[in-house]
Amino acid sequence: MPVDEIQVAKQKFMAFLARKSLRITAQRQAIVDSVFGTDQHFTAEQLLEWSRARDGSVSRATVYRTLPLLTESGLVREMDFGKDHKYYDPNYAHHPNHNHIICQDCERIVEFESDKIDKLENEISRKLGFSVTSQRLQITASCEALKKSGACKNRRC
Amino acid sequence: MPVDEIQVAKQKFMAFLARKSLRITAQRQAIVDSVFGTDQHFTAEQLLEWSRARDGSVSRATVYRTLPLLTESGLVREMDFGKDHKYYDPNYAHHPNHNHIICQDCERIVEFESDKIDKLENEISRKLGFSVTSQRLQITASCEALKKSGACKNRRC
DNA sequence: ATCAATGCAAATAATTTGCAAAAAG
DNA sequence: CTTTTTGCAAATTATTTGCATTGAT
Repeated sequence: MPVDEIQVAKQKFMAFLARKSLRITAQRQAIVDSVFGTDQHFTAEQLLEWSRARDGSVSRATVYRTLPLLTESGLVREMDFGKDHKYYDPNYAHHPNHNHIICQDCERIVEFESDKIDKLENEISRKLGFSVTSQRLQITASCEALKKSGACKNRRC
Repeated sequence: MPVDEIQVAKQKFMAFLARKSLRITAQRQAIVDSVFGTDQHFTAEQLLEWSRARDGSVSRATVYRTLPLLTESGLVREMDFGKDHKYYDPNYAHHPNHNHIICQDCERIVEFESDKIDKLENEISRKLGFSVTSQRLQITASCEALKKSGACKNRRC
């Protein structure tokens, strides 16, 4: 993530904390810096590692207590990839409507946005009497284009 | 679910078992009958209850062992609604590409299908070098249409 | 000062698993 | 008969929580 985007995301989270009269601690800063210092999806455990590299005093409990704040702020989203642990996606800060394509073999993940899909979602929802707050679209696919490059660690792509 | 559809879904699962040389036991029948006897999403615990009502010998372990078979067969899908337990959706047997709108207040869930969205997904995926295997689209929304009817158990709709 | 936030270690709870007995093919 | 499946209870593991202490405002 570009340096200025990291700052923007971080500022947004600080503002969120302020709005709720929550405190800005060294541990929360280490965690937030770690979260927005990557554009990769991560697990709670990975976040703990990264945060500890910045501030050795960060505990697992604090990571688990901060994650719900991050998701509540809307800057991060919990992702379910069918594993036994949750993943978190930090890219909602800058791309609030993005979607995912996941290769069923190599598990490579590509993010994309589509106004057309967004519009259809709104249209369909309206017809059904709803108004959209957020959406998540996950496409499972085989990355056949990678067949030749041999980049897919399993069978197909 | 109409009686004939239940039978179709059940037959498909039996065929899946046969294909893998797995055995058709009384417990599996009770579980499968329970799964396709509803069109509601359910939890492992609910499925255990329903299955036990049909056959008192069904154990929790067998339910947990059968669920992966059902998902592997493609007739049932694991759903994540952000709760601490998983939900299962039996409607993929007859509507393999359906999507969900969930009211953020009353948590009412409406299922819908859209060829237009399906097409866009395929088109976009192809451009990115993937070919779609399956997809899941979940829209979180407020069911404003229900405001007047007072059917929404929380605030907004 | 005051009250929120922390680390620690123990608790929770859904799901998984080892094993000996039972049942399917 | 052979191999899979079962129920039971114990194990696993990500996440949560109580509590005494520390730190932000």
